[in-house]
Amino acid sequence: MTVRTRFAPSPTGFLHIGGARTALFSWAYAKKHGGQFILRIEDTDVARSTPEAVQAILDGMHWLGLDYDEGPFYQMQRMDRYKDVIQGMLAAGSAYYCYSSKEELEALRESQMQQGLKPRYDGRWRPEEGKVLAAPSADIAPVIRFKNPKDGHVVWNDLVKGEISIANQELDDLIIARADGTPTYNFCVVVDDWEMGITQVIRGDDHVNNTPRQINMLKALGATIPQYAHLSMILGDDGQKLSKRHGAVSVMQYHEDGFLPEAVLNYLARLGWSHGDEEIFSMQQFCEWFDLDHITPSAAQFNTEKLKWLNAHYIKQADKQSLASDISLRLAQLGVTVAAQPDLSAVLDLYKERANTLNELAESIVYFYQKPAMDALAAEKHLTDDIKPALQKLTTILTTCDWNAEAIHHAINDVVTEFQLKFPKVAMPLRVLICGIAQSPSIDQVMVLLGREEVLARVSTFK
RNA sequence: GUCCCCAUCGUCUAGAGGCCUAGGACACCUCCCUUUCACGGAGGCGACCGGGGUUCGAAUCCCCGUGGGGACGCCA
Repeated sequence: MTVRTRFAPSPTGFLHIGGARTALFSWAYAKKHGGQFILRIEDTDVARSTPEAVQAILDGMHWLGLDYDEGPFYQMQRMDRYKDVIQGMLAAGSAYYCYSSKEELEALRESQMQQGLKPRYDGRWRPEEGKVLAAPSADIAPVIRFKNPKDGHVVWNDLVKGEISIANQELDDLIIARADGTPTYNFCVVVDDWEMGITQVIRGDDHVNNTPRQINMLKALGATIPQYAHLSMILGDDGQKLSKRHGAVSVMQYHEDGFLPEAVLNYLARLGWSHGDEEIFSMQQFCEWFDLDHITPSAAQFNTEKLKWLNAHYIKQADKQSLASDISLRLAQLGVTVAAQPDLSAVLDLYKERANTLNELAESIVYFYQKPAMDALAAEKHLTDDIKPALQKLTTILTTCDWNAEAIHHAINDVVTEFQLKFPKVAMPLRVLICGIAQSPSIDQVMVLLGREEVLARVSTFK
């Protein structure tokens, strides 16, 4: 049987880091087994679903390169099918109308909680042999409930967590269609997973409790039951749960913050999954290695520092052309126009080993395209009067010497020797005058790229 | 409250009874490289939640406890 997995987000917000990992694992599992990966948008909550959120999810998937073989399918477009299935269940007696009002249910829940019980529907409208149901009140539009088995256990072998067993006694008759007739999540999932031929449901840990109900419905429908793999949640950097209010950022935020999709993907792959000691690997490699056996059942804390480390790695490996075009965009956002000289690619060659993010990289090379602001501390430390004669002499040599790293290095060396100084004594003031700060790559290389004219202009500001 | 799940360095993890004196990675510290800062290289610090079993032997299996998390919607 071909493997078919799906990612089924609800479009009520952007694609966040947890969703991205779920998508990645489902995607990789399908790839590994030569199967299909399906994208399904679960938009049955009309009140909260938005087209913007749909787009945000699509954008996030696209940025990460998580392509799907089928879809996106929209559940709202499958309403007729769901309603057909519900009619069939009503006819077969595995579903029934319930005329309890919301208020009535709310009161029930509260009294159960007070008694220390698990709040659940008491089955007052559930048809039973020999049971006489009350007359439905005309002013209440009924919901439809699934008639869950009362006895026995639902047991499945979770591909991540192992065997999980839940007593049917713990389960109540869940609503599968609202009063307005629209089907609810747990029901649509069942129909879709069934009809789309999903073989492995890989999803968040928060769905564990839905699984036995879904299995019961699948059984009632005579459907094949897929395998389930429940992924534990991802905690924020501070160990707290990710939520809309707290740290649950969009994957696109990582794009804006200067992370490469390769880094985010690689990081996510290692969050909860491992392949021995492997830390850095391509998605192609990941798809070959990926398996459900090596997923940790416990929650994982997100660690931005490690993501940065991976990002730095992928920046070093980045394709020259695409790195240059990305960085020039980011420079533009900083209000910096990239001139033809110094050549951006050459500048990046000098700098790409030094940055953790693309934003850092862009910021660090601004001084090649506009005069830097002078760091006061660096200036105070290095731009001392006693160094002026040496710099004066250096300026003279630089005006006429060859313009390459070697020649410039010699020029500095000559001055160092002549004035009986240490190399940094000359290089540091030079660096501060040219870069505005006391840190830069090899100063002679920086000077080569910046050009003689601009170097002399900047050095001459110190007299 | 009830049900379900989880538990190895600060963090991500390796570990399927002897290979564990518990390995790797990020972070941190030291040193080397050096023209500053990075990069890179070499070291270092640092963990099996507690208690009982089972076994010749347990990080690994079982039970209890503790701690954490999830679910309990006419949300998904």
